[in-house]
Amino acid sequence: MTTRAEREIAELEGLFRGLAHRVRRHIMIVVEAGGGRVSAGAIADRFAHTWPTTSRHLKVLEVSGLLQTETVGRERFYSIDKDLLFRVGRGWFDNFDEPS
Amino acid sequence: MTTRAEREIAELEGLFRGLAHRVRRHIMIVVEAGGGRVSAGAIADRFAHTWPTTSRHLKVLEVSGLLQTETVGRERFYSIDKDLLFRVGRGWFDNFDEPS
DNA sequence: TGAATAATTAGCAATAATGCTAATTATATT
DNA sequence: AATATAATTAGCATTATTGCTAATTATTCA
Repeated sequence: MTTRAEREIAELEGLFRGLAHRVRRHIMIVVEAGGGRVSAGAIADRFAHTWPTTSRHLKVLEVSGLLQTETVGRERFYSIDKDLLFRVGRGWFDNFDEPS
Repeated sequence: MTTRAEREIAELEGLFRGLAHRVRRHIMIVVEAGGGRVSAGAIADRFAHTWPTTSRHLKVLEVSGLLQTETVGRERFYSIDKDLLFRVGRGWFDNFDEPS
C-alpha cells in the first residue's frame, strides 16, 4: 500500500529531479510562454540539443508529473500540471518561515 | 564581467542543484526545525549516512548559497539564506500563471 | 502503396553524483 | 604536551545523468 506521506515524497522527488536541470527548467518556461500547450517539435526547435536529447528531457518531466501529454495525429502536445507545480513545488517552501 | 542575468542563472543553477537530492532537502528542514542555526554534528546525527557523506551534502548546500556557515571553536553552525530560498527558489514559480 | 514527417527508443561513451573508509585539520581539554 | 572532539578532505567504486548517432514507430500525404 501507499500512504499519503509516501505519495507526497514521491511527488517531491520527481518534481525536484525534473527541475534540477537547466534545460528542463527552460522547457517549462517555453511551454508556459507558448500558451501552455506546445508540441514536442516546437519545443525541440528552441534548443541547440538534438531532438532525441530534448525528447528525453521531456520524458523526465512527464514521468515527474510536471508535464502532461496529449497525442494528436503524429504530434505530441505537452502542457504543465499547474496543480503539481504550485502545490508541491512552490508549496515546499512553506516549510520555512519567511522573515518579515 | 558578470551580468545580472548571468548571476541569476548561476543562483538558480546552484539552488535547484542543492534541492535536487532528498537528503539535502531534509537537511534544510532540519536546520529550519532546529531553530535556524544548527551545528554540523547535530545535523549529521539526524541521518543514517556517515558523517563525511552529510558533510559533503552540507558543502553542496553551502556552495549553492542555501546555507551560510559560522565557525565557533571547533563547531560549525549552518543557517539558511532565506533571501535566496524565497527570492530565487520560490520566486522561480512566478514565471508561471497560477490558474484561479 | 510509397515517401515524408513527428517523435520516440536503443545503445554507447563521457561526465557527474553519491556513499564509503581512511586520513587530515583544527580546536578544546586534561 | 598528549589526548579527545568536531568536522572536513582525499581517494575510490558504484550508480545515475547527459548527449550523441542510428534505428524504430506511427501517422499523414501524394
